[in-house]
Amino acid sequence: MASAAAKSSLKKTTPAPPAPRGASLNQTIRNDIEHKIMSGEWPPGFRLPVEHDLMAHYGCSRMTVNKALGALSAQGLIIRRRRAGSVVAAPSADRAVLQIVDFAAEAQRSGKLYRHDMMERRMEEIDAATARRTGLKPGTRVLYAATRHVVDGVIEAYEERIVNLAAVPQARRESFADMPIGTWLLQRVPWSDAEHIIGAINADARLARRLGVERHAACLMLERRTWQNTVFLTEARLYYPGTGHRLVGRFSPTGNAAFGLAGGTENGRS
Amino acid sequence: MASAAAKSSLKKTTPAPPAPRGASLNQTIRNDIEHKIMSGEWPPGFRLPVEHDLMAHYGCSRMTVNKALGALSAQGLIIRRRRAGSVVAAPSADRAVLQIVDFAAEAQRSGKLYRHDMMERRMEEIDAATARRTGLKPGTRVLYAATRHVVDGVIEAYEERIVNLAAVPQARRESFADMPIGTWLLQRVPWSDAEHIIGAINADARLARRLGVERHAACLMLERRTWQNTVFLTEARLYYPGTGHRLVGRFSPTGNAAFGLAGGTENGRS
DNA sequence: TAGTGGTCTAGACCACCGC
DNA sequence: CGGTGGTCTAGACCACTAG
Repeated sequence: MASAAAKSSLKKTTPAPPAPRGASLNQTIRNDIEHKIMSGEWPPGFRLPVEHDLMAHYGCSRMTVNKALGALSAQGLIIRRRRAGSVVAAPSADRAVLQIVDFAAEAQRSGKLYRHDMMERRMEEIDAATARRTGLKPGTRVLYAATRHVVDGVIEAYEERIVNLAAVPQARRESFADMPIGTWLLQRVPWSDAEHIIGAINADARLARRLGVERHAACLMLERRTWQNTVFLTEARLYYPGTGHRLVGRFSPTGNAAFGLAGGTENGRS
Repeated sequence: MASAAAKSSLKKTTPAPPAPRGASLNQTIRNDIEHKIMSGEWPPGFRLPVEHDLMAHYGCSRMTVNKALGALSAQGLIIRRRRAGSVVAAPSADRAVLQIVDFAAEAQRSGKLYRHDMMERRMEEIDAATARRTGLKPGTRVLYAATRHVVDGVIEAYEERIVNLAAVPQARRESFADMPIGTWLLQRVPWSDAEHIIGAINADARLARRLGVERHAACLMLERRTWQNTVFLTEARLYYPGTGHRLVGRFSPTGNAAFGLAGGTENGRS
């Protein structure tokens, strides 16, 4: 009998997840199941008890069970299909989730001193290569800015950015003395699509000078383009010294993540 | 009157989001609100109509509205608080989401030929530096493997990996001839925590030889450590040629993401 | 203190699809 | 066919907190 098998799988064969403590019932159900999956007790492909059995086990209504399973499904931890039931999903292909550091906010949080140097700022017409990357017509007028992000006297990154003035006309009048362009844009302009490219390049003479590294030193490059539907908004190219400072992300398969900026030359686990 | 103001904000002042077509009611509500937020019509800080008004507007029960708003809240698009109501969230700090490419799967999908060369494979005891990174005791026995990922004859990445044999004893008997270690582990071992570090380094002689690049060429380095609760499982260091191939991610603020591996030397938007 | 979201109930009808 | 999830209802009580 299916329900007997399902119920038996609900018995606590593992030490028992720590008491939920004030959590709602649907959260408790979620945690229980999450624990069973992450511990390997319910491996990928394992068929979960049906909603009716979970109702009986937790003594609640179907909506409550449904909410818990729906959340797990949204997380990608389980896959639900009519008639086929709910099964534990195969581990997703790994993703690296990386915080793009807002230097100003990060510095403020850790009590450090942030400043940004705007090294160039001008209106210009884009060239063919930029037009290809952004989808704009060659010759479109954009704001070009080159900025250096400095925290406690250390150059953390060098940024080159273009902003589509047709989409963000108010950028023309801004001096960006108080706030880096990225922060300013984030606060004002909603976006719907973004594209990231991460690469490594050897610093040429100009980049080496502006980033304060030796020529040919390996630098991390993060390129981000942002659109509002089909309208191109902005492109940022961030260059980081390859050594000493790195992008870091900590996370779990459930989607929870914590971030930080690795400083120094060691990669200690905090 | 609050409800009048709320209702007026529900009037379609923008072209109207395309007909949902077959979507459930709570999905329709979600889409409508998502559209209003992403278009900028409801800017960050904007207070949404209360659930009761949305009920009236859509002619449905409160649970239906609640489900839609709950999902938006889970996405991080809105913030809900008792008494204070629901407000549009401030744009999150930018995150780069990057697919860690499973070369075998990627190659198969695009009809290319994948192979991996295991260049080294041995049991060894970890040194002090590795012990620090992983949290293992110095001298712990691990599996060490160096692998090259080759797609259509092109070296895509070079991988150095250690696997904690105490946590994954069956790795000792595996030859990994059929399947790269990473894929093998992903299919067998559940994990609860991971840490990523991305950096750039100049290739030393050995890396240059194995990755098929010139000495001092800038290489992208992706380091991933994985734990099952507090038990260290594995560390992988992936090295990519800095030029020609880059990690790419496309995504939207709602969390939807699409990924690919950028090939060639151009960064065209597909 | 009253408005708001958080959660839950005990049903219901339906669409899907494996058997 | 019948088991399963998908969705929805019309209520209810409670917890929190802004005014």
